[in-house]
Amino acid sequence: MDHDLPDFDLSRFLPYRLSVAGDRLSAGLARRYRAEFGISVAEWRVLVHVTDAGEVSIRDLERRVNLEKSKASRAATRLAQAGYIRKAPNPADRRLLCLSLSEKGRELMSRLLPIASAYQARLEEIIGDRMSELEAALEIMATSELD
Amino acid sequence: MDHDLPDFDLSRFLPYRLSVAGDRLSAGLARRYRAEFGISVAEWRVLVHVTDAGEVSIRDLERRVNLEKSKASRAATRLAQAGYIRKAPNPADRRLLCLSLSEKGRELMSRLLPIASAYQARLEEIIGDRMSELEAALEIMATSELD
DNA sequence: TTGACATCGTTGCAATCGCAACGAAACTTG
DNA sequence: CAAGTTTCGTTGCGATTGCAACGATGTCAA
Repeated sequence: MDHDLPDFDLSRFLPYRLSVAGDRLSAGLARRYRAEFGISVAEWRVLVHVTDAGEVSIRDLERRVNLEKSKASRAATRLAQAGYIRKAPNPADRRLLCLSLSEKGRELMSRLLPIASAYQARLEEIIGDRMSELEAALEIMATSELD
Repeated sequence: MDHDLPDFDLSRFLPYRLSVAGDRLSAGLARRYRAEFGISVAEWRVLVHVTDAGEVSIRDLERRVNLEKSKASRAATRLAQAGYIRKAPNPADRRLLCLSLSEKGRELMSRLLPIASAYQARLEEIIGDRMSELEAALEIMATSELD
């Protein structure tokens, strides 16, 4: 061989570590939500945002909960079909959708939210006093210019 | 409505935050690797592990770099087809593959690795002294029992 | 007002995904 | 050694993905 390659440790590479940890954190909850309620991660995000924002468009979902618009659209369609949300045109701007939580959706969320909160609490407990630094780092990574 | 739902802030929910930050961190590098070298994230992981482990099986990839085996298999097939790795049966156990870096692969890595290292350095710079706590938290999340 | 342009949500499509099933090879047990 | 079991990598398949294209609607300037 003509020359050695530089050392590189994948296990310390941040994009990799975040991906592994993120997949792992999502997997537990996702499995449970899927098994018990038939809800995917995308659908969960739609539900959460509709729950606390009230009336929501596809564009809102794209911007606020990081869902690519076709993904948001399909998740919303499934949720509407399952009766968890209502889907109406926004009368003030008929390009926009107006998604809102149905009564059935409210019932669902009253079961989903405590599970998520408990999961979060468990994570915070495990992470302990590193939490504030972790949050700061996540905030930076989610917002800094990277290129 | 018969009762209020508990408050829940998705923007503070760790599985969500990790997913957003992870996607974002991967996206920059992935775009560049794809555009300049035609390499996907899965292929990049295979290359890294083959580069520093030498001879590698699909099972190794699954366990060491978190690639589901069919994904690892297809990534390895593409890399072999492109001439970046060799793919031979392991003579000591013919169920196993023996993947190794080709000369062409070595050349590729001599260009890929510095880019990744620079990216990591940039991230460490941005994150500053929160880095050690971040690493500790990631380690915990990647290994703790969650259920 | 009209025509050019921008925005929004949906959908077609090819690529990718993950899971299960499978054949081949290697162990295990009797 | 034979039969049953486990491990490994591949592949078939239905589901999901992201992107681009599109129709519908809204905005803006001439």
